[in-house]
Amino acid sequence: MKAARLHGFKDIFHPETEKLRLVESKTKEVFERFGFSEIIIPILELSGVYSTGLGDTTDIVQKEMYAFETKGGEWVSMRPEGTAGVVRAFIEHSLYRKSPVTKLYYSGEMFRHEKPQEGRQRSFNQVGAELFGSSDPLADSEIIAMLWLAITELGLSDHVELELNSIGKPAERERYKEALIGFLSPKKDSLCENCQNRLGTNPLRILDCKTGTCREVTSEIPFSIRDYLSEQSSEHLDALASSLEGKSIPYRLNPRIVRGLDYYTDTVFEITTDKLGSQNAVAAGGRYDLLVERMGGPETPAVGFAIGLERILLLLEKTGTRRNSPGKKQLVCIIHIGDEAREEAAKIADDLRRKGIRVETEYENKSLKSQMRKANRTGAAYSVIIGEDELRKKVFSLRNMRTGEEKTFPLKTLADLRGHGDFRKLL
RNA sequence: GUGGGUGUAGCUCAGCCCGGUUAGAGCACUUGGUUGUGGCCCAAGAGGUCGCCGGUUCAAAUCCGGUCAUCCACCCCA
Repeated sequence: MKAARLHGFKDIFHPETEKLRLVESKTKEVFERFGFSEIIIPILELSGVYSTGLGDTTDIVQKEMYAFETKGGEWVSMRPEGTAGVVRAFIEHSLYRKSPVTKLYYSGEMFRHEKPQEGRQRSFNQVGAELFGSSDPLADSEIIAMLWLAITELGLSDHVELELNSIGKPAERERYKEALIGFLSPKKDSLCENCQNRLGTNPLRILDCKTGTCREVTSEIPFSIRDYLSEQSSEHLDALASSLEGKSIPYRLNPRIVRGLDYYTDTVFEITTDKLGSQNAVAAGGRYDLLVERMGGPETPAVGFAIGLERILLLLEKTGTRRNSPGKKQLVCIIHIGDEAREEAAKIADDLRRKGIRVETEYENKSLKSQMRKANRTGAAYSVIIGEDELRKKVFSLRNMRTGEEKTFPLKTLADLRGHGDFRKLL
């Protein structure tokens, strides 16, 4: 067997791991400020959770799920997104009985069997939030404000755009779809091949097409979704928009925004960027007032979103946005010469680590020169040098790697140290 | 599922068009440059089934076919 990972999956190493965790913890910290608390849900669910949740005609369910039959004969799927699982948990644990509003966030790996390309892997990380129990536009507004704050604190607000739309309720959407079909069918020949198919399957998607001729055709459509929204949906959107204005959150109404999942109603939004090629959404979400009921719970309005962590990372990279990471603790290298000193170094290293100091030491007998090189390379702030001479006199040499200054102290000085800061006092 | 690009050292790549001695560079790694002192410099060393299989040829990293992998784009989505 050859050691090889699955196509579309990635191993992530330092320092990317740190960057990923940093973005993750930053967003979580923002969510906490809004009163959200974390939920951890399984990566594996019964396939039905996703097929009824997301809609079994969606691309994700139809061709992108990692689904298989267990030994117990159940059909299960690895989660392709987070919302359906959170809703399942919300219903299963009757969270709607515990308080009128429930605010949850989650993070973790999602799996979709798509063809990989830039900004799109088969496994990727999302951080998402869901708010259950309010249909008020202020709930939408708060969810968006939370997302926008997270984006802002990541330093990305100048590089992205918040796009907003309403896709109304299913009945309104149906009428709009029919109108679209009615308008586009006569012009079918000027649409690209894909869009000709979409006329039958998902006409809303045609609005999203990037093909030049399709754009021309769709730009002539004399009506938009807004003309088909009920008064209620329309007012909801207006109220949301004015609330965002009140919070000085910049948004752009884009009547062409469409979502790939069936569960959305009314509000939909995306955080988009022009810097990631065609994978232009770094976060997206919307309202899904019908989903809880559809999955067997009581009628419960809800709104939420998910952020694609890898795309955020790509965007941070491309825009050169530096996040000040907490940084690692300063490193101390313990350098030894001779077997006795080597044993002593191991003991000292252990002792210092118990005090919270970050320590490296060589396992084998290597030359002083090579150990110094390694200390330099790994960015050590200090080197503790213990050779035969030092051991005999029960002392050690401490070298400040930045200044090159070096002094000798009794060995017991190390035992008395209380933390890394104490090194600075010595040298 | 459809189209295009690329597979040579741990990493980034040169060599391929115009087949021909032991397949190269930079970075990284190891060891040295008088006995125990890093960064710079210098030297030496280690490291490669040239993705894989087949064909053409006296001879293939190089030409041809297939295959696999990977990247990009479409599609879809975060």
